[in-house]
Amino acid sequence: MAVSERTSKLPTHEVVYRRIREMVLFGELAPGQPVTIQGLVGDLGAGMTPVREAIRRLTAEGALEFQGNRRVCVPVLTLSQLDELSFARQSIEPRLAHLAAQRATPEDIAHLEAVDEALNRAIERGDVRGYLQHNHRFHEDLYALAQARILASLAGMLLLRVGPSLRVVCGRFGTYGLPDRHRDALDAMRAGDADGVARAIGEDLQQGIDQIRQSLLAG
Amino acid sequence: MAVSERTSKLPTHEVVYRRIREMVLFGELAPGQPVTIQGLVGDLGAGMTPVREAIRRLTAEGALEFQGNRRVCVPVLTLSQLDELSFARQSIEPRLAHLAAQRATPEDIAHLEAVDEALNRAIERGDVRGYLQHNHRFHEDLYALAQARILASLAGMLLLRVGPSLRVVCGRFGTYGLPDRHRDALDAMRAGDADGVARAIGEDLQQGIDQIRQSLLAG
DNA sequence: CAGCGGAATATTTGATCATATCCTGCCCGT
DNA sequence: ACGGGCAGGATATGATCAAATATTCCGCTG
Repeated sequence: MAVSERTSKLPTHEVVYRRIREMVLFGELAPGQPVTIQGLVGDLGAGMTPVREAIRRLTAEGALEFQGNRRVCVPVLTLSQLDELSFARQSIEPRLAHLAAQRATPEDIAHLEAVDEALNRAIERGDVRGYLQHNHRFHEDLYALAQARILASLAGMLLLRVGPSLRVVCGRFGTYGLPDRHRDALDAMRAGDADGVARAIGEDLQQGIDQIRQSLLAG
Repeated sequence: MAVSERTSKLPTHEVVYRRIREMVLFGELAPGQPVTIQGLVGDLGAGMTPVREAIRRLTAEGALEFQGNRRVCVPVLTLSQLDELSFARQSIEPRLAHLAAQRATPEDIAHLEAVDEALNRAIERGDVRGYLQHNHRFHEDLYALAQARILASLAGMLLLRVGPSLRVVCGRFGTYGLPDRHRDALDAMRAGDADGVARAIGEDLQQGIDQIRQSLLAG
């Protein structure tokens, strides 16, 4: 019991890690919010050790941040950090998309289209959480096709760093139209146009970054 | 005692982390070598909890790798992973070098020149460990000047992933002439030529990558 | 007499450890 | 070759210690 779904053989620290990761990614933890070990121990019903390990891992990935005095919180992005993230994502993710496009089978594409479908429905429904989940899923699954574990893990870390801010943006502006470059990417993918896929993904993530930038500037 | 230098206020898990990190970086742990918690507990004289946390952190950074069945080892690079690393480093590090060049003061440059001096002496001495240490130091200190924490942390992770293999290469071929693009970088830096610095660093790390590739191909 | 500053204390949270439990892989007997 | 024990090592817990923050209380000043 506790830690709810103990999905059989997964170790506790892994379960806890994923749980907290989702909390960061989908906005259950807001930027700036302090994260205490004992709080999580209480909320997740796990022991200290697994929680500790999960936090260390997430800290290494940049999803959480050491606040000097051995306290941990969700990082707040500055404009210059956003520039760094923009540069890094533009460097890595289009390449991953390119590789993925070269390897994608029709079934893979169909799967991604299904995810994108669900994403659009979430937007229409005004379901922020669903939007974030499916958007993340889309990129994650796309990059998984590239069979480039190192680059994919880098992309995952970058996603993790934008997550909380994206959530804030959506909370502020709702899920209104991101024109959805995913469609462009999928069309290019079907056409075997890897460069086009890379370009579409680049534009897609640029939109996200720009929205966050707007939000930061508006303060 | 134990954990040797307990540099006063640093928590044990931090000390342990740095220690293991160095072991990975400078070849005390070879690629493929299994890493056991209890082994490290014995070697470093620390408790299990700090060691566990350090390992989780290093695993997240790609310095160590889960071997499925809850065993951990130093990762062995494949050719395709080396390509990923090459791409990622070429994307990130020249940019960091460029930023660093724009911000560097004469004192900063002097410091880097001193490190490069020490590096060259280590090469002449045939001191592999010293070479690796100063080379790492050079890049680390250079990137620190860029004041771009996120990009620098990415670069650090990439460095960690090449570390063990670089060590193997040096062990095999000795410290014979890497023509030292550092000199070029430093000259460009003094001249205020940020693009030149970026180019030199790009060539520098490409040389390292190529050497590892040679080594992998030679088997 | 009211408000303020600061020292001492209380409480909250993090760090570490020793220990108990559980897996995994290996070795042996059949 | 198959299956069951055995040993080594990983995981997880709770207790204990230490540190940092919040709180309280007292004496002082305006």
